[in-house]
Amino acid sequence: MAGDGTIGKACDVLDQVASFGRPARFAELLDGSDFPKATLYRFLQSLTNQGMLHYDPDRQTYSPGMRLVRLAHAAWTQNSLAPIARPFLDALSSETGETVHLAQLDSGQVLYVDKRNAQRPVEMYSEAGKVGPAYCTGVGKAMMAFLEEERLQKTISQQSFHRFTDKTLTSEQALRDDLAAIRSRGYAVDDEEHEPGIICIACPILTEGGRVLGAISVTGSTGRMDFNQLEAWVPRVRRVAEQIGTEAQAWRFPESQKNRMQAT
Amino acid sequence: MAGDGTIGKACDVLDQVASFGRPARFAELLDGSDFPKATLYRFLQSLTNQGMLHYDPDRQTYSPGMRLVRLAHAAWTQNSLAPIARPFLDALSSETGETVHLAQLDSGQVLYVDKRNAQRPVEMYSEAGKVGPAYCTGVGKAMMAFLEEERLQKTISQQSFHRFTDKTLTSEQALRDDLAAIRSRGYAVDDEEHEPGIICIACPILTEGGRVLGAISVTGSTGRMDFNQLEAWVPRVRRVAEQIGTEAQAWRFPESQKNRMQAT
DNA sequence: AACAAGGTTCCATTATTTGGAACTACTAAA
DNA sequence: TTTAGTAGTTCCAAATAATGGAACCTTGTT
Repeated sequence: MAGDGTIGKACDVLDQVASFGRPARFAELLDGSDFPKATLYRFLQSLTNQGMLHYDPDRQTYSPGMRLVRLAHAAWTQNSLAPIARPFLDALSSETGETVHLAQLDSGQVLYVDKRNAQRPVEMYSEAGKVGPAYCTGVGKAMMAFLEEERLQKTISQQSFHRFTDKTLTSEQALRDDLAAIRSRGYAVDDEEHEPGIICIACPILTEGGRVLGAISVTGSTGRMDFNQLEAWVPRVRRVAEQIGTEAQAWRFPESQKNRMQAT
Repeated sequence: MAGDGTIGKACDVLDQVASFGRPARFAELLDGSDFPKATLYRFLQSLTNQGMLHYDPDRQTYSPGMRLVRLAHAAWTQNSLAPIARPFLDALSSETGETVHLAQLDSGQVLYVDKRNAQRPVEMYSEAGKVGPAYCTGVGKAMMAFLEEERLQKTISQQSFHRFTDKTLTSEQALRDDLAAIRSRGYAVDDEEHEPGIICIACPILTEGGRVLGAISVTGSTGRMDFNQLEAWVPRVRRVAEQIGTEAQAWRFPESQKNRMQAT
């Protein structure tokens, strides 16, 4: 897919292993890969050596390695909006009583970095890191609407436009029209475009300069509420998005607190 | 450090950026790196292109990228013991009322993959992914004690033997003696070796074949309890460790549930 | 305007990756 | 026990990508 020399290829292999959804054998990876046998083999070796992959000698399978978890922890704390947004999400969740999502854009997809589930206690890791489509989710469209044209172009080209429901927008034009509406309105709606019965409103999180950092959404179900009820939350959500954006901006160089570890 | 060609070097760069603890500028990374300017520059470019790093154009800083979070999610669900261990940790936590850790070994360090904090509600992502020393923690020693000699050798060579407290084991010999005791006893203890006032007991999680998968620990503080009280939990912890090991073994090839995403 | 520091690009040299093919290890059938 | 087949691993000359010194921008400072 991408072509950053060896690094790009290695990342492709990582993705392939990860997307398998379960530990995969060499042969399984081989067909599904464009690389020749020996090449793929050496990549798997190197990545395993590095801990980016894990090799189970009993079952002879490869799976994503724990080094990724360690690195992701750093990404999470340093780079995502999650640490900043956490208190805001807590507040928004308890005020609305609805499900709240915090997402960022990653390779044209929506990456959920945090979530508050109205019903159950927080179940973080199982949600953080999950991905979803951008063209048919509130958060996805909210972010796309405020991308500069070049990045938007690229992002749109990465959409599958798969029809999840009969309300899903399935053409670039339909999407672009909606994005224009979102821009003027300041928030996005998902009207059962991804899942029947699920509606949501979402606001982008922007820097002062207008760069897209992420988005937050409040989700409801058509069974319990209609759009009017949900849209009543828009001003609140927008304000929270702005606050998060401002704080993210301000949070320039916090104390260099190198990885301490208290636990035993 | 390691030398798997380009991949190894790229991973080193990733680690370097991650260990910075905050978004880092090019120059900062440059001195702290063995790579020449142009080389480091190209690595950062490629990794950024791939989403393994994130470049903030406003501040001109690099930080770990969100692609890592996505990959880590796969690692977490497919490879770690956490999904299997979750219910057991819940049970152990509520029974003991103490802090419970689940850890795995990663590059000679203890990687905490899950945690139950007695006091507060679960706060997952902020704990998962953190690392700690192996030679002076219960979980670390429990795992090391059951490694085969070759891996143990390598792991020991990766220990810093920094003296955290006056009870810290600071020599290979002292550690090896303790590991022998752990092997015969079946569980490890941390007697304020990492932090004053913090004690813990830990059991390894092994496959039937005796391969080390991870470890679990129950932690207490000298203020509230002594070792006798803590060691009363050993049989329970050991049984849980065995159960997790057995389930992990059995969990060969679960339904290939490719990344679905329900959320909106 | 001159300078400095941080960042980026160039390109001939050097070192690494590449991948077809040969080889080994295991498993199933004859 | 032999044979055939499949999965995994190693080899090495050719092809390709990484390297890094030096020149070159760009931005902010005296």
